[in-house]
Amino acid sequence: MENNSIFIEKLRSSGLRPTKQRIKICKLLFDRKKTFHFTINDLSKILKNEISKKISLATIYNTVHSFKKKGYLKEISVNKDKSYFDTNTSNHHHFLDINTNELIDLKNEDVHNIKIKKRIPGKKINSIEVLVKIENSN
Amino acid sequence: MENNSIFIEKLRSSGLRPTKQRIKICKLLFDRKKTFHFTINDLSKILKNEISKKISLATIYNTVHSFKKKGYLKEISVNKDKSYFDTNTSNHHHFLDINTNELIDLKNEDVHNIKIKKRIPGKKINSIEVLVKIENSN
DNA sequence: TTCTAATTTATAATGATTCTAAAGTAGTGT
DNA sequence: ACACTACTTTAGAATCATTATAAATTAGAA
Repeated sequence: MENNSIFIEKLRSSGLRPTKQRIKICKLLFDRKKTFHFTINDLSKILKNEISKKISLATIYNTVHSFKKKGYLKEISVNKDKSYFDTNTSNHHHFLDINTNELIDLKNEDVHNIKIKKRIPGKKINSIEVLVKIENSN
Repeated sequence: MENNSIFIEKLRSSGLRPTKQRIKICKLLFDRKKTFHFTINDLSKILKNEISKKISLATIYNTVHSFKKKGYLKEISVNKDKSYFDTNTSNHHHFLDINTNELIDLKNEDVHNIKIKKRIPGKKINSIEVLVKIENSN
């Protein structure tokens, strides 16, 4: 119960009640060193294995969406049928391994300054996202 | 029937029978100067308006997918619930207007050379895609 | 014209996500 | 500790886009 207090505080501070389900999902998502990329399906499978009492699929959806809304998760869509969530919410880019469908973080600093020469009148740039598709070099 | 011959040839040369439906869709998609970004839903609406005899939704899906497979269309996913097809199949980037959800082409030349400083062992780069999200500058 | 394989079509099936409304729970005040 | 209320969870139903099915139609070749 020790480590949970961090997550309980995190949840409370953003107006989310620290329920058993949310704390469990917090631990699973945020108690790691490396960033974690997952689909709802991934998450639901992990929870099914790791946990004694099942968390309803609806709750998993609800929780992930509220975490996203609170800014704890970022959603990344790399292709139509795979939408990933990313525990790294900072500004950054991605590798997508087209052989394995794995998503790998690419730090902002690892992409040499991107300059966009074209401008759209009346519009300003909100963000620039780079997706580097990689494949086996065999 | 004049202009159709180009499309009939295009279809034949890639092993697709030039049916009324395919020719109509070809004309709609490829008989333009600017590149065209559309969803299946967009396309189906346009066809519904422009055409006397309805083209079945299944046919629209089939046709777009075979055009994609033949390399006449490129699929771009900018967010989970919107997958666009692009008649510009060359290597290029995009603006996404987050106010209107409109997709705008961004030529390769309009993005200053992108250098990726990180490499993944055993993998080579397949493509680099930049998505520039823009919004009203008001 | 006739034949065959490709294509179109309406409809059913699928699968992911969202909705619903009933049951359970957290936090507050007593 | 108890009661109350709003929030949360839950199972299952509803929805929506997409894909599959299988019968009818059509293109191209003989």
